[in-house]
Amino acid sequence: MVSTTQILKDHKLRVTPFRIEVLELFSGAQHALAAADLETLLNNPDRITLYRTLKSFEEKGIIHKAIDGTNQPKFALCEAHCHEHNHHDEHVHFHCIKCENTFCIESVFIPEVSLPQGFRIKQTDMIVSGECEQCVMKEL
Amino acid sequence: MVSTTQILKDHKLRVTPFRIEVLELFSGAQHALAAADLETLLNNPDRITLYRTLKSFEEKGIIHKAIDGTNQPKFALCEAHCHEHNHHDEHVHFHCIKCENTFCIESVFIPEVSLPQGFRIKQTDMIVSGECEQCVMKEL
DNA sequence: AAGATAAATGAAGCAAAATTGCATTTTTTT
DNA sequence: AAAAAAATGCAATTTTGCTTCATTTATCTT
Repeated sequence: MVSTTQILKDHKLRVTPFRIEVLELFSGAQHALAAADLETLLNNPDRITLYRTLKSFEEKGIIHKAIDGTNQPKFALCEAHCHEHNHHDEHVHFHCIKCENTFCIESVFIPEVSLPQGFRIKQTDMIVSGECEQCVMKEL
Repeated sequence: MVSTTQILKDHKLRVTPFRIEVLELFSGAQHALAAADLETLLNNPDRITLYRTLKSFEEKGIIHKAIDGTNQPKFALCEAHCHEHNHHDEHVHFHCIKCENTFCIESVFIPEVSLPQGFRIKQTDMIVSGECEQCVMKEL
């Protein structure tokens, strides 16, 4: 298992206590985290530092943004083979309308689509929303 | 051609000058509009009224939200057969990273995906991003 | 192991975006 | 034309995010 410290070094980021803390939260999370979630979990850290941390993690390929239709962008750990400015997170994201959580479905790839001529495609995102397993269970 | 007034009536909304104005902007738009776009186009209307108008239009099935990865949700006219709480906008949205505009690609349907067991799927969104035709042209 | 340097942090202040409650105005219905 | 219901506009507040700058910290070099 790769240590948090090693992950930071591998992505050419300085190892600071704050970054370690943030990264460990991501490692332990079962779902994608919004900036607001992290603020709570970290007990009201300096918000600007948090934003900057998220930004550099994203740029270096440690986390990726999971769009989910809410106005709050969520973040989750990248898969192993992401690098600086070269993400490979071509999986579907699931957004639960009950618990509001967003999950990476790494086993399901986003299908290709062909658009009318003229468009230059760079990236495709897919968000499936509905109810997650836990929430469906609770209803029964 | 259906008049703006008629569209409002059909969706059980009272006909007010403000709503007519907003709806006509949507009819004339070539791409999805963010709340901020509308504020400009309407020359700084009361922002709250605008938000409420968008909300009721969406609820009644006149417009739909086009997620595009920016934090600003965009809105566009629904296709003809949308009704209250019963949208049918299963098309792909395209977000141009140059001009920042978001387009409904009504000719391209979102492919179905199957998720691991346990999820209850309600809706699927697909956002393709890259450069739109106009922006690609400009570069040549 | 200590100092140099480059990067990260935290504080203060600001700007924009969104929400709430309430009083007023307008639309629709009778 | 009046009554009822809905929509609007204002004020105040909250949340979110950005910029600048001084200080602190991690890393690299010797």
